[in-house]
Amino acid sequence: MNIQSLTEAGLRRTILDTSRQMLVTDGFNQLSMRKIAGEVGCSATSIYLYFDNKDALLHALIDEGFEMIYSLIRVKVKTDASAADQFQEICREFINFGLNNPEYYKIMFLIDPGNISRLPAEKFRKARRPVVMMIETLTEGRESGYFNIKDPELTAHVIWSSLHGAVTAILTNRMDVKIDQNLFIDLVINHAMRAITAEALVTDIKI
Amino acid sequence: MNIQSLTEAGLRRTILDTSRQMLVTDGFNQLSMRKIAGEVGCSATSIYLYFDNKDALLHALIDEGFEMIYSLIRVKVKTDASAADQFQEICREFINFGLNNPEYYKIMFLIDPGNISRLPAEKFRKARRPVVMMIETLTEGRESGYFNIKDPELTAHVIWSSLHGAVTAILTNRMDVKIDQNLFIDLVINHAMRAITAEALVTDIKI
DNA sequence: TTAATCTGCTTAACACTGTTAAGTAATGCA
DNA sequence: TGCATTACTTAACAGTGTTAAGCAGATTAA
Repeated sequence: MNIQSLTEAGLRRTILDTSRQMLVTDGFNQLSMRKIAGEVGCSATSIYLYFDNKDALLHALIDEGFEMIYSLIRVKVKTDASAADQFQEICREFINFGLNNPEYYKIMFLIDPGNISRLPAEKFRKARRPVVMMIETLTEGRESGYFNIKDPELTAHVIWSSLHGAVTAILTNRMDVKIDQNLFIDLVINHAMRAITAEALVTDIKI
Repeated sequence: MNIQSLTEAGLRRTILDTSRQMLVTDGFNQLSMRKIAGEVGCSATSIYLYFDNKDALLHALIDEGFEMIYSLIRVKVKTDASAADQFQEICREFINFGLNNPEYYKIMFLIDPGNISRLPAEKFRKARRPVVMMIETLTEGRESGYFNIKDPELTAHVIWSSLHGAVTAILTNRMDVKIDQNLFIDLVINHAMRAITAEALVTDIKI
C-alpha cells in the first residue's frame, strides 16, 4: 500500500515540512529519520527516496535558514540609511535571528562539521550573502570616511565571528546568569562599532 | 579473566589516558565507548565501573582541558606587565589554545549542550577561572585609567565571546579561504583592544 | 486482454551507538 | 574449606543512519 493518497502535497514536501516543525519544536538532536517518518506516516526508508541522506535533508533545512536570515536582514537594512545604521542593523538582526530561531541557528552555524558534510557550493554561496552585505556596508562606510578600517572583507569576518560568538554563548547556555542578556548584546554591538569607527568620529556617534 | 595485570596503572587511569589520546588523534566524533574499550583492551561495560556514563568520561577530559588552558594563560600572563599587555596575552593564549587543541576545544566549548549534560558545579567553577582572570585584568586596567569600560565582568564576557567566535569560525572551517588566519587573529585582538581603550565615552552611547 | 515494466513505497537487515542486567573467575577472609 | 567481595565479562535492549530486496498498483506494449 502506498501513502501517496494521504499526502496530496507530495511526500518530499511533507517530509520537509514535518522535519522543519520537529526541528523547531523538539530540537535538532531529537531529529531522527525514524521519528520524522513516524510523524509523517511513512517508513524511514522513504525519506531516502527524496533525500540522499540525513545530511541532504538537513542541508535543505539549513538552506531555508539562510533564506530566512537573508530576507530578514535585507528587509531591516534600509539602503538609504547611513552605513553606521545599516551596520548596526545587520549586527542586531543576525543576533536576533539566532536568539529567535535557536534550532535553525544550531544547524546553520553550530553543528560540528565533523558530524555533517559540508554545504554544497551553491548553498554555501547563499550562506555567504549576509556577510557580503556587511562587507558592502563596511566598504561604503569606509569610503564616506566614517569607518576607519583597512580591509572591509577581513573586518567583516572579524565582526561576524564576534556576533557568532555572542549568539553561541547565549544559545549554548554558557553565559553567566548574572549577565543581563540585553546589556550583553548591546555591548557586543557597541564593541563592534567602537572597533571600526574612526577615532576622531567616535564621540559623534548618534544612533 | 581480568585484565588488571595488564594495567598496573589502574584501569580508570588507562581509560582516561586512552580516551585523551583518541580524542586528540581521531577526534571527538570518533570517540565511542566500544572503540575506547577496544583500544584499552577491556570490555565497553568496564568503563562504566569507573565513569557513570559517557558524559562523565567526557567531563573528565573537559576538566583536563580547562586545567590546561588555565595553566597556559597563567604562565603567559606576567603579573608585572601592564594591564593592556596582560589583556592581549590572555586573548592570544585563549585563541592559541583553541587552534592548538581543536578537539579539546570542541568538547569544552563547542558541543551542543543538548547532547551533553552540564558540567557539575565544581568543574564549572574551574572552567570560569580564565574569565575571572580577564575580569581582574580589565578591572586593573580600568583603575589605572587605561581601559575605558563600565562593567569589567560584562565586558569580559563580551570579549570572551568574540574570541570564542573567532576560534569557532576557524575550527569549524567556516572561514573564507581568502582570509589570512594570522591577520584575522591579529584583527580580532586589535578589535578587542580598540573596543576597551577607545577615547570616546562609550558609556554615553545609547543604542 | 494479457504480459511486462515502471513507480512508489515497504519490510528486513546491517553495522553502529550508549547503556543495563546478569553472570563469572579470582581474590581475601572466616 | 566455604563464603563474600572484587573486577571484570557476555548478552541484551533500544536507539541510530543506511542499504538491499521485495511488493502492490498503475501504466504501457503486444
